[in-house]
Amino acid sequence: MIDLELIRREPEKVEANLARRRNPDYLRLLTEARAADAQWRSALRVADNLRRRRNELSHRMAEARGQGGPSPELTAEAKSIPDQLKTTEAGERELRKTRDALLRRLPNLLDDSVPYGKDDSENVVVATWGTPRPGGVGLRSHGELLEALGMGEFERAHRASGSGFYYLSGPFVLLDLALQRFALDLLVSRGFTPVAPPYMLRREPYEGVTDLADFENVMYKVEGEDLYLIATSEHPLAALHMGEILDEDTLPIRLAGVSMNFRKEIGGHGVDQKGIFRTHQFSKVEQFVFCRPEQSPEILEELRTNAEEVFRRVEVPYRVVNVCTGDVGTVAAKKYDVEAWFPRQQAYREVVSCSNCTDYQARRLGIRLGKAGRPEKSVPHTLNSTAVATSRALAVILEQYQRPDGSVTIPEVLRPYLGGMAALNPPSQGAPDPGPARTRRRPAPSRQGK
RNA sequence: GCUGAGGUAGCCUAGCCCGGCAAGGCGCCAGUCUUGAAAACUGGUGGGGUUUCCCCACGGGAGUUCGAAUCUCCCCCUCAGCGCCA
Repeated sequence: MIDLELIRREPEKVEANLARRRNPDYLRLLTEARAADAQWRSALRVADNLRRRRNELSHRMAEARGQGGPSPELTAEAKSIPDQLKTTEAGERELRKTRDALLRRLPNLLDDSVPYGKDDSENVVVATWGTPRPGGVGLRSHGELLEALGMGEFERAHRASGSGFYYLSGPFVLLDLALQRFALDLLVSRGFTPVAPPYMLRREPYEGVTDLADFENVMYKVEGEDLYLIATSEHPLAALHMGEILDEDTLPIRLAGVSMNFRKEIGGHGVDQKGIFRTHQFSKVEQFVFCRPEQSPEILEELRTNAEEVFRRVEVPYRVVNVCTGDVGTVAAKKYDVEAWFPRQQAYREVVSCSNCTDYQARRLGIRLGKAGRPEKSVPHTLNSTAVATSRALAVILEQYQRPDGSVTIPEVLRPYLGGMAALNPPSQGAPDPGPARTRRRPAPSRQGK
């Protein structure tokens, strides 16, 4: 949420900033919000005056109590007030709600360094690393490859849970865990505290961290409960300090969230037919930081460096883009995407999103800055960045590291987490097909010591 | 799920039974004093508004009343015990 005081004090500045997002709806929202605010203020004055009169009268009635009781005139006026107040207050409340609803729909103010542009085609490449592997005739998609390896089940998953779900199995599961552990170790070495957050949040904190459209398009709601499955651990990590006053001396707070994430993925490009690039659930190690306002630009670069480091060490070529004004999300003031090179697709595709949300989330969540016993009006900044979303990272690894014989080399840096395993190998061709696992009868375990 | 206890300002607490300006302590800020600090003393320390003043705020909402932290009803959350449970 944008600071209302700033909107009142420097409306032109806010308007100019919102205009950079190239969505006229925002300017209209701003105009409506300002109008609603002005109306609310005048309604508030009327209500305040009525309440003031009510207070005067009831004090006088209290005084008159010991002295023969209040006069009939006094009583009559006092009794006339509640009805007037009721309608006035209802109007005032309505205006305030309208104003606040409008304010909440306004996106964050953009940082000046965000390039001006209409959509993702105008994002600006700010860094590239590695040499993109050339495409080849035999290159297989990561989904096909997984099936051939016998380590991914898509049709069965679709039957059981619907499209957008998958079964992973065998060494690939270990590779997934290895990647998470590798990223986590990297973050811990850089001062992050690992956090395993709740996978469900109530609506109230959720409204603090995301925009309303997400409730429709992204989040799964638990039926009959005020709970939503998290779309990213960013959300519960932000809510961790909801309603608190953060001691400035303890900042920045660096957290490494580890969680499964759940997304409906309605709209957009939908889920892929086969594979794990865009799915309804995926694992992610996330960087999240609470900091003082002046620290956030520097920390954004820090988070970006960490995310790049993951892909460098795994040796996957990538580039970094500074996301342009028309493409930055609602809550971010500035965002970098890391895009990895997918050799079969011959394209860079997003694997990391790294955002500075400035005070937008923190204000909505009621988080303030302060020192012991001295809360301040100022609000901390929050930042978040993927360290590694394993589904996407594994997809790119499969494309990048596949070999003509259908096996996949395991990146050097992950091998220590896999007991030295160097490759994912397809089922050996010479060996006889073991067929479905035989049901073995085991003797019922004897129950001793009972 | 059941039963009980709770939710008051940055924190802790009183007020609730029996309606009449939210009291006190801690912390914090400022001032006096001091070479400096501590202590002591004095004042301040939630949000809003058209700011010498006024309004709001006691988990949220509705109701009763001239007047509600206080009475009534509904809801939310936390804690404890019990139940269920990997």
